[in-house]
Amino acid sequence: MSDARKPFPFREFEPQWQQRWESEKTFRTPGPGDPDFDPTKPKYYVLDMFPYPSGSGLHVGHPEGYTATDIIGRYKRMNGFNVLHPMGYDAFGLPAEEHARKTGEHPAINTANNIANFRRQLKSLGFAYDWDREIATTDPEYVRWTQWIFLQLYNSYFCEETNRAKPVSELAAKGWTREQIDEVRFAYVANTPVWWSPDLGTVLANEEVEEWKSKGHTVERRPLRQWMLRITKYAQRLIDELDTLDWPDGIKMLQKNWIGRSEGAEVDFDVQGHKVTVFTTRPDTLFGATYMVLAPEHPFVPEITTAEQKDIVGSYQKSCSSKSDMDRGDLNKDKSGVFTGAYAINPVNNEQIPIWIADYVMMGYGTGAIMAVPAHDERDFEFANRFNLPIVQVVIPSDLPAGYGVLMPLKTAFCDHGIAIHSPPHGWGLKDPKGERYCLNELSTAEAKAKMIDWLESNAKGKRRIQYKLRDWLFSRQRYWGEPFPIVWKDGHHHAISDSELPLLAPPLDDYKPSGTPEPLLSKATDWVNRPDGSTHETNTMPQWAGSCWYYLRYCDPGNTSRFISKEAEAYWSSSNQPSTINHQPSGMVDLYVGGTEHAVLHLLYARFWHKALFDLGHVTTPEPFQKLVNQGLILGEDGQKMSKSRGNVVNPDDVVKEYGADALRLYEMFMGPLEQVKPWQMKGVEGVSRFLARVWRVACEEQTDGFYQISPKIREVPCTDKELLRVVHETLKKVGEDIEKLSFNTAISQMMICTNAFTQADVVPLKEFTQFLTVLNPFAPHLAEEINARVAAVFNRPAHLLSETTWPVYNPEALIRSEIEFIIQVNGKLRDRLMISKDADEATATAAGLASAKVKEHTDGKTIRKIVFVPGKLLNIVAG
RNA sequence: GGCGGCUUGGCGGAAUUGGUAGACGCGCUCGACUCAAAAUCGAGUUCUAACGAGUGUGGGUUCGAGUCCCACAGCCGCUACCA
Repeated sequence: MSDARKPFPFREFEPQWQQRWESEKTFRTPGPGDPDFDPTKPKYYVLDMFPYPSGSGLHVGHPEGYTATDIIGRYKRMNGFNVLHPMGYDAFGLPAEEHARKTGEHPAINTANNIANFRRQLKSLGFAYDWDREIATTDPEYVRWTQWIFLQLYNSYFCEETNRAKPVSELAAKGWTREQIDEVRFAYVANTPVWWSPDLGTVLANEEVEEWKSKGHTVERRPLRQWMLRITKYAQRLIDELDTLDWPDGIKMLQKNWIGRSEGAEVDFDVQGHKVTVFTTRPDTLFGATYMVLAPEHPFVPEITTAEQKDIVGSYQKSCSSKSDMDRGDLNKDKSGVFTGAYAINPVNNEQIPIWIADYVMMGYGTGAIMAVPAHDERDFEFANRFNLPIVQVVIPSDLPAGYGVLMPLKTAFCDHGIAIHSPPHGWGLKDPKGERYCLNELSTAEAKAKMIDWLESNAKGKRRIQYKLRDWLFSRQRYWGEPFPIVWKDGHHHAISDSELPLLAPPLDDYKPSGTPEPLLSKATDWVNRPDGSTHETNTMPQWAGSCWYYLRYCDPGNTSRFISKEAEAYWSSSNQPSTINHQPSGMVDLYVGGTEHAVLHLLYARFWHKALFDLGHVTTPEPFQKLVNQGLILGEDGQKMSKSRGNVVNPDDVVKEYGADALRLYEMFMGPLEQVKPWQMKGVEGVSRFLARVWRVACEEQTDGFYQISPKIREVPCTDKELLRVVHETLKKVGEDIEKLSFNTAISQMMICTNAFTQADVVPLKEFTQFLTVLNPFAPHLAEEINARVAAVFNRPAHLLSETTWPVYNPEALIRSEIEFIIQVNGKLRDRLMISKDADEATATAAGLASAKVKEHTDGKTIRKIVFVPGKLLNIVAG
């Protein structure tokens, strides 16, 4: 730092305050069971997305959200809430294991070092966390309860009648066999094609594939035995209950799209005596289905393929399985496919349609088979044109003139809703004389869909079906650094281990290198794998998401050794007392959750799923985990690009703290712009807020000799006689409080700047008002505010209360009142004059004053006044022409 | 291709939800202090010489539009053959 800048001694007092808060446990939060817990106090739970403790330390993006929640937490505390504001570490993860591979060192060591560094950095920013509640997902005591929750899922199933999870013991009591029960457990084993990465030595979830591919790892598709979680059972509730949450619409939309509900029908086609079922969202277009397409992996393909087509079908299937590894994202690739030689019978008109296989139909969605309606589906249209398949139009736009009967050759598929025609094709405008219920002609798409589904169901040719894009959650990994499954195998069956054996921890390994086979790393530990009773441990581990699915629950009762959270703690921290912006009873436990958009889908969906299961099973009392969600915007580099090591535009929070102090970093991150907006870093902006803090310092403190300060003689214990100053102070008390509630921190800070400028210019700074100002500054810049307050208190012999423990000052509405205001005079909507008049001036007074203005006359001369609009206390608009 | 978000001075951003566009900060200019510089303090700063114009573009509603409606464009995210 250049010595030129006039500083304030933040390097001395910031660490001192941090030490004091720590040693006095200023921000410790008493909970149920603690002797000092007051159950009558309302709770407020404000949560940060806990970080993955990477080797590179905190990024400036982290303190953005953390400062926002810190301000809210401190503010709510000062308003009488019992605030839960905890921090922890999502500490399992591939990077620590990669490190272990290279060094041979146990990943726990590297993880502990990284956590220590994160903790040091977080503490250097003065956050008001209750450090007694700090947790890491890798702590054995934490792992115990992650595994315990897994067992709750393992031991329950989704009851379709009640639409909720229930214990499988209820099924056993009804006489279900073990095999039947294993079919319905939330946690189940399946042999499914998964993404396997040989060099990482693990299977990846669909959503992780791109990330690791972009880091240069290879990924291939392989069928493997994996643990899955039946999240799809909750698809509908995960959509419906979004309505009970105060989340940004964009995030709700992302989750809905990810779950991907579509309504339609299953239709059965007869193929040489076999039934092939397709899923369609457009059953109304069944008369336009001119061919069928199966996914290349569809199990019926070998059965139905004719002898002549066998070779070509086989080689196409082969090319697809290798192609899917490479560029399946390649959009512009032409449609490909081959004819199987087989035909299916369209159930509505008994016509034969050819069956093809093509890689644009995927096994993983719907039934892996489609009826192709080229006239009304773009992909089918493109395919039909490529392979000269017939195109039959059965829907026309509803805005075509009545009686329009000639079909134009289609240039593109018509995919919108419209009016059904040729269904069946007895000519335009005619109804089928034989069976009216079977004629869709002239019906709107919605009506035609409903009618067709009725027909399918009453003729046993198909049924209504709701389809989701969401797949079951691939929950096993072949890594070392994750929670082992609390499962053992005996005689080919899986069993839960008893709760008393938890936590089940992985033994240290001689080396952490992947074997190159899909065999999990833990299988190397043969002593551990084989149990004395002849059973073997499951060697897969859980994904990193597991720990982050429930950490917000553990914060409520982190030391509990007999339950994952006590009933009392759960009940208290779930109690709802916050006003909601939605028209619903709040349903979430955490009042405010702040974090980045990158978790919009996966983490937030997985955590909701676990929470709902725990809710159904009676372990928690709210149906949702997070009531209000706010996404902080990305902080870009000074060049407007995303911060990255390769671009060299990364800002390290440590450097900023060293040069400008923690308060300046906190304040700058809040002053940059709205929390949710993407915004670029500007070091000059940090200097700006640092100057502001120095100005606040100088209102109170005058430098004597180098490094020694004395309270400014301007500060006096006198009533505030300066009406204007008093008004600015009370406007600040009002606006800062309101802005914090709205999370509009940048405007709160600008108001505090205005207030500081007023103090700087005042000859006398009244102690009471200045202290009130420091109190509202405190959540933003707690070190500086406490330091000045302590110094001032000492000089005036006042008790040295921490500002953090005082109550939020209430503004006096009377201090805000101005007797005269600037009144705007417009002519035809354009500003022409400003007059000082009484705030309460009535229309007649204002009109007279306005018309008397010389500036107004210039613009109304020679015109007739047609109308005068009067807005009390604001303006007058004279309409002249 | 689909969905979502954004667009206001040289820059980051304000604007009571239809009522003074540009608060606050950065940068810049000038002045004070200083031998000088830095720091600090003070004044100014949308564009234009001016009339005027002005919130991505074009239209509309209104006494009045950054704000509401219609059309379009440009950036940024996420997602992707989902039947």
